[in-house]
Amino acid sequence: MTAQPRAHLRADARRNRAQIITTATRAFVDNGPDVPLEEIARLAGVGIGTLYRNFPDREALILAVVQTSMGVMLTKAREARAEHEHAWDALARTLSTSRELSLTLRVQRLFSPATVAALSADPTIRQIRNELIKVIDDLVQAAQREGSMRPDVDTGDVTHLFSLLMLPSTHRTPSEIAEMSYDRAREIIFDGLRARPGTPLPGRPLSATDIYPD
Amino acid sequence: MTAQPRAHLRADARRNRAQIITTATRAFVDNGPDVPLEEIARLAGVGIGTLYRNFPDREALILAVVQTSMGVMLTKAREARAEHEHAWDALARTLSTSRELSLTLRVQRLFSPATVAALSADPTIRQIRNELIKVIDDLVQAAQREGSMRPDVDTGDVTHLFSLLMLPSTHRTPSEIAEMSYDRAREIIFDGLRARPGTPLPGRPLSATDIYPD
Amino acid sequence: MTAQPRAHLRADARRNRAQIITTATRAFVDNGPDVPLEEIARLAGVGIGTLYRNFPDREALILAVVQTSMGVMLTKAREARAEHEHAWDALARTLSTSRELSLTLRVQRLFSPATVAALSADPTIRQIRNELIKVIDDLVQAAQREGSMRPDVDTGDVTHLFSLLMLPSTHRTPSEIAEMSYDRAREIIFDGLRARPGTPLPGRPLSATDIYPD
Amino acid sequence: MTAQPRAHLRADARRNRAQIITTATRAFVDNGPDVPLEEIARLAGVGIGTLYRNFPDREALILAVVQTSMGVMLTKAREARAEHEHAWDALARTLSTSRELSLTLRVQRLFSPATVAALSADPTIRQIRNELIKVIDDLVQAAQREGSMRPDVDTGDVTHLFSLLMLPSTHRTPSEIAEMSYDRAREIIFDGLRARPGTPLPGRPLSATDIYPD
DNA sequence: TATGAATGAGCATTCATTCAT
DNA sequence: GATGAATGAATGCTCATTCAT
Repeated sequence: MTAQPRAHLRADARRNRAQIITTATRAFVDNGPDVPLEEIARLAGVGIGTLYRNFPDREALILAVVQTSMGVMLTKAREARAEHEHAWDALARTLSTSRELSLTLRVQRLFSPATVAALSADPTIRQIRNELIKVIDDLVQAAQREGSMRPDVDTGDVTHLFSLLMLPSTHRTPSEIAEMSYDRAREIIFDGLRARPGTPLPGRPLSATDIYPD
Repeated sequence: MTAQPRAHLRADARRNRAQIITTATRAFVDNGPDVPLEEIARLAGVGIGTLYRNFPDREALILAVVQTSMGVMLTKAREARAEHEHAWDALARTLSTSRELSLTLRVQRLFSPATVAALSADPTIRQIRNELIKVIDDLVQAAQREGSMRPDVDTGDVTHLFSLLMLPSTHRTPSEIAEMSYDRAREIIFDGLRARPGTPLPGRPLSATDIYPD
Repeated sequence: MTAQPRAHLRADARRNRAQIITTATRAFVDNGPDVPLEEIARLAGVGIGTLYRNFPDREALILAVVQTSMGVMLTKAREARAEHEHAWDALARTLSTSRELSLTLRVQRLFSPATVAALSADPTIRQIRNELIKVIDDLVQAAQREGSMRPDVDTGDVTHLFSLLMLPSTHRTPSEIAEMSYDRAREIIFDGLRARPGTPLPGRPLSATDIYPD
Repeated sequence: MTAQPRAHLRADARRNRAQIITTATRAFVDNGPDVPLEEIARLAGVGIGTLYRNFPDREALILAVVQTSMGVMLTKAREARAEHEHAWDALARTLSTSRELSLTLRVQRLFSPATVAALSADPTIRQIRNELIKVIDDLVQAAQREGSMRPDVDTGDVTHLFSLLMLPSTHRTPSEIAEMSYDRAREIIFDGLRARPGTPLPGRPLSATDIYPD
């Protein structure tokens, strides 16, 4: 589910490409969206020219990173749906992510509105996003039919909450604490989504189209 | 509660200073953390020289912006505590913020890890943060005594969730929707924090010191 | 007739601007169209930032250089027309140029087709060029009425020949020789333009519009 | 008359080499002296590595292009001398060139002073140039003996004028017009060189050695 | 004190050249 | 020999910061 690696690439070149994406993902999360590309190249162990041969400019690299990251998320969601009998469990599983994976997911919160707008125009991104929304939409509806999710929310509410969870943790807390606080926040939020007598929510259920009007 | 405005400043100079901070706050939120200082100066209607006279470098300006923003938050929390009989309501009120205010709060999520680390070293920031934590700590304990908040969380869990809510909304959704999704997410999260039979949380209650080990 | 120096500029800034244009002109002629802008800045005795403050990119600098150069040429042609009774003499005088001036004129032959196309879109350039063509057109017609210029040519032929003369001399000949060969070539070409029994020319007289179809 | 094609080269390799030179000539004329070598390789249908195997660096390629171009010119001049009874006609014929040929000739006007200086140091270039000068020198002297060329010019004047004619046409005029203006300019210049009462020229006749002092 | 011009360090990007396949 | 991937030096350009007016 990676970003369209041009089909016939020499083996070493393909390795380089993957290596650059991995390194860039970590670098963006660690140092913010403005890491010098030269630093990414250096961390990836390639020359700056190699980075540019694979990604003609900074935006192309960001695009590949985000495509990969969203692809991973989509895969994760589909696996979760396939492996769990109850939709509720599948949703929870989609976000119960390893540290490794969370790195990939958090990348999506890093970029400026302008960059995000540019990314949203990319056909691959749009397609992955739409498929992801479809999966989550399925799960949300199923969970509500199962009676496990409160009926006064819709997919837009759920994706919004999911996207909040993907926040990079700002404070340099030790990683054990960071992971624990992520896990606990996720469970608290899921408790908030659970079907049971609760506060009526303001406004109206937000659909996926409310949040991503395209 | 602004950032240490040097005591005796000519009225117009003080106005300049405040104007720059306000403009910078909006510029950071709108255009990301890398807005050129010259653009901020231009938007504030002053020369770049004037900006630099007030804030010796970029970090100083960011510092002032964040100090102001956190100061507003602290004031808000104290007001909420003073005006509400029940701690639970005070907590909810602290986050039920006007659009205007949310601008101020979201600024805190904008900067790179390195910048945030630098900010965390500033004594004024630390003091405001500690006082804010103290207020929230009070409210959390009171709410738990009142029986409205689940007993298996601690202040660190709560501040973490609060900080998630301060996310700038990434998707260029119409502001009415953005506001609604913020309000709904906040309520869902509060429902998750409510005291009632729910899922046991993983790990252990996180205290403020777990999250901000200082 | 320089390139629109923004009206109110501090005296030193205006000096800088002029100095950069002069230096750039010489640098383009001496080192070709790709001189590093940093070298121009260095030769002009300013920082690279100053150059960029005055000319936002390389194209803007080239534009100013060419505008200035064409403005000088236009001024020269008008002076020649005003000071000479016979149109023929005015035409000759327009091209009998000091070394200093020839530097300015030769700049026009330096740039790539793409750059020239971009320059041709500039309103100031177009206006200067049109006025220059008008002056030469006047002189050509007057010279033909006077009987000094052969009747089977038109303004386009003349401007084409003029533009040939503006060629930078390729071979590093001593400047005395270079100047002499320029003067002699000019006179030979003018002899070819003189009205007297000569070879019939192929094709048809070329008007200014043939050469600059806009 | 190509540039020293190493004697024993496999047929396909020789074809490659010729193909690259042809392509490079057109690319230089069309896109200016800075066309990336990779683009030339692409246009020639070979890999960049093959280009480099044939021409160890950019200068070597330019050298080969110019050698070829000057060789063509020399051949042309010799043919003209052989085929015309009158020297005057031979000179005229040397420059009455097909569009195809003019491409080859114009290449000589493209490169920066520094590059030209480097080219001038190449023994093959020098030899071709000297032979070319010798042919033109012969023709000029013969034409003057024949009484068709004015006696107050020398070979240096003539080569200078010839070199002016080799200008790439800057303005994107339709090729029919460009060709016509070239032909007409050539005839006007030849009229200026014709022996008949005319203006006395400034300075003194310029010999080939004046212009190419070597 | 306010202004905005000057400076130059830093990063993005391109492309000549080398070298593994 | 041919190919095209990798390298890194060179250059364009931006912007934080300083300083003359």
